[in-house]
Amino acid sequence: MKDIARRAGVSESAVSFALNDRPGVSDITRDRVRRVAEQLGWRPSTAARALSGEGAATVGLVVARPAGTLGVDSFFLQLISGIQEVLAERQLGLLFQVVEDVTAECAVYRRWWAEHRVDGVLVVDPRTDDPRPELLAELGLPGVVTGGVPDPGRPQRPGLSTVWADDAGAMASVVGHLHALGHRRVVHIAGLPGLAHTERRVRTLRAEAERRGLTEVRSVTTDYSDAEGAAVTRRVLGAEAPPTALVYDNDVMAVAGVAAAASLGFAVPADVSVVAWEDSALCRMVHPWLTALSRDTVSFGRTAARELLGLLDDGPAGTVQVPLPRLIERESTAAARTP
Amino acid sequence: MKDIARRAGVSESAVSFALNDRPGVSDITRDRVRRVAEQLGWRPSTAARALSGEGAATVGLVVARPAGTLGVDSFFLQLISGIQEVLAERQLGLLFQVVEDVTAECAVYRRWWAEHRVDGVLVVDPRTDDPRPELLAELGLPGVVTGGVPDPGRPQRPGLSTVWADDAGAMASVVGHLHALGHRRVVHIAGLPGLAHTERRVRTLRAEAERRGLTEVRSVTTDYSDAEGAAVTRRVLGAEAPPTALVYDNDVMAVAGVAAAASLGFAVPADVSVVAWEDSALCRMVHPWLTALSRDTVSFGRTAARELLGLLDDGPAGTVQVPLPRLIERESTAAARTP
DNA sequence: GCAGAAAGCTAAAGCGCTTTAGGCTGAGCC
DNA sequence: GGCTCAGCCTAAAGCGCTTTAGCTTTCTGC
Repeated sequence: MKDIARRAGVSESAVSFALNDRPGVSDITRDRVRRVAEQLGWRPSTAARALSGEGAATVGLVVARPAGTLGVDSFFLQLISGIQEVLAERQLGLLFQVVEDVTAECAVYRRWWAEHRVDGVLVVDPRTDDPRPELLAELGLPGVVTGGVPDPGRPQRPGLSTVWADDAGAMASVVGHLHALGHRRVVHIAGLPGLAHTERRVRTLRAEAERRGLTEVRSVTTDYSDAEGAAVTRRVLGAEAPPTALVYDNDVMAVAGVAAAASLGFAVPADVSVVAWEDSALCRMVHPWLTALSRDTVSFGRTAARELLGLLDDGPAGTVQVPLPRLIERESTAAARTP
Repeated sequence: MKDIARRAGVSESAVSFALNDRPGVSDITRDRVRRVAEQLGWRPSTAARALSGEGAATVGLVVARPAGTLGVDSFFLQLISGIQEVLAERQLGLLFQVVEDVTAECAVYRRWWAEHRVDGVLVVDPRTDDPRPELLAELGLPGVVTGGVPDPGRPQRPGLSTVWADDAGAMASVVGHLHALGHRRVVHIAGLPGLAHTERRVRTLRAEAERRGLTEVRSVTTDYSDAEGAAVTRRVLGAEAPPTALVYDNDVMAVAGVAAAASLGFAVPADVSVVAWEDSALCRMVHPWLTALSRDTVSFGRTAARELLGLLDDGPAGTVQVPLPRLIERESTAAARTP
């Protein structure tokens, strides 16, 4: 900047004003400064900017999942793609970290904030009894919780937005679909038990079942892995009165489940119907093609990022809902076999 | 730091010396300062550190893949997991960005370096005629190219290390396996044409085929997607004298290929053998289980990160090779049907 | 014609840290 | 005793930017 100032024949402050579109310099000077800056290939040093109170121009994302569980579904990379798209518009960086558990995640937030590394964070995989919103509030670190369930009991925290999908509505549509096909015995192979949306799906399933008078409907939680998906499938299909429909909380388990079912002699959908929560290429790679709940994860990421940007601009914290996932009916669901 | 200095009754410089393990303070003072710092929950501001010439304590990773192609395989998240593990030891951050193409990637490197945002970068997906090593050298930005092929013709660039896997050796082992099973007509469904390892696999395949006198062996490039994998599979199996073995450059295409083959009435492995390059849960989710080349991607990431750390410590640039992928023989390869 | 406002600019401080030059003290040596 | 020298410490500059206060010049309105 000193160079620019010298070459343009003005003071450093004038350069700063000119390049940041702040009043205090004439248009002529502004143009001149801009040209010189361009010519010199100048770029502001984020460090210096951050130091003089401008923020770090970076948002953080930390993912807490046990090591093995990460790579299996395409959810995160899709989400990140969406986030990036929005951040790129403002040349904001994304600081990314993978940790083992929520405790470590909290430590990372603390550190990042203390080190002035980020201006805000995106919180994923909200949990029941989640310590993170509390922590962010305490620190004063702006954040967007994505995928959570807004709690009408709790007042909106300032600086903490929520982006959520209506898992309850989606589950209702799945149950509706299966019920209409005549299924009465349904098992829901859910994801990690601590996650808020797992909880919500489980609760909704139970409520919907009761509403319809279905007594043989239940959920089993897993770690989202293909291994557990297959294991649980074998277990429930091996029982006395096996379910006629299975709802899996992700695509990977659904695919593994279909294979497991086949190995026990259960044909899909003739003997058992299968629904995958989360659509992906996988669902069209197996036979039969899987009926799946499809949502636009990339745009989910975009929405979350946009919400965070709003917060960083001192906008109000809010709660935004993304579109209800659509149930794509393919070949893996059919009328229940009449006993 | 000012607070610490005051409370410990020393100057700010003494605090700096004490906390950075630099000589110039007595052990007693050092301890006292440390205790005060701890008590105050002090953390150095990365911005200030960076500004006074210490580097940004951050490394960059940019992935250039067309939007859709990203989420399909688990490669990147695994790689990132490994990278993180090593970076975490030193509390280095990972700045992550997804872009459309290599041109955009280069722009990001330029910007990051100009803005002093990163101390070094990890370059993935090396290409034939790759502009990136040149750019890094020009900028003086330390980097590690992962997955490349070391070019003995070119001298080692200072500040640019290479971590590579022996794709040629792996391809040789695949061809050996198939040849031993009596396969004479093989099609290799490769990945993106511009990538260095694609090129290398294609060339090695041809060389190995020639060496063994196989004339009906060839490669077809794709975009790694399940869709193209299936399409190519249908095309080659529909030809006059269809191949008896297919080698896929990733797991996703292999799985899609098996499904496509089945839909044409080809049984695996009775009519056609299948090998997947890259093992994953997917390969054990389909029937038959896929014979696959397995490598430890997480440790690949670790190695790359470690190499970059070495570079940041002013260590010498080097070329390190990771272990040869192992061929895991499962159910999808068998003796070629004798015509 | 003159007070006062507005515009355009500069000087200087400050962000939180590192680092260099230098000051003071006491020990060791002739 | 006076010398040096090491050890411990401080003062101050500097990293690259923003921002506030203040200064000069020109414009405006009566």
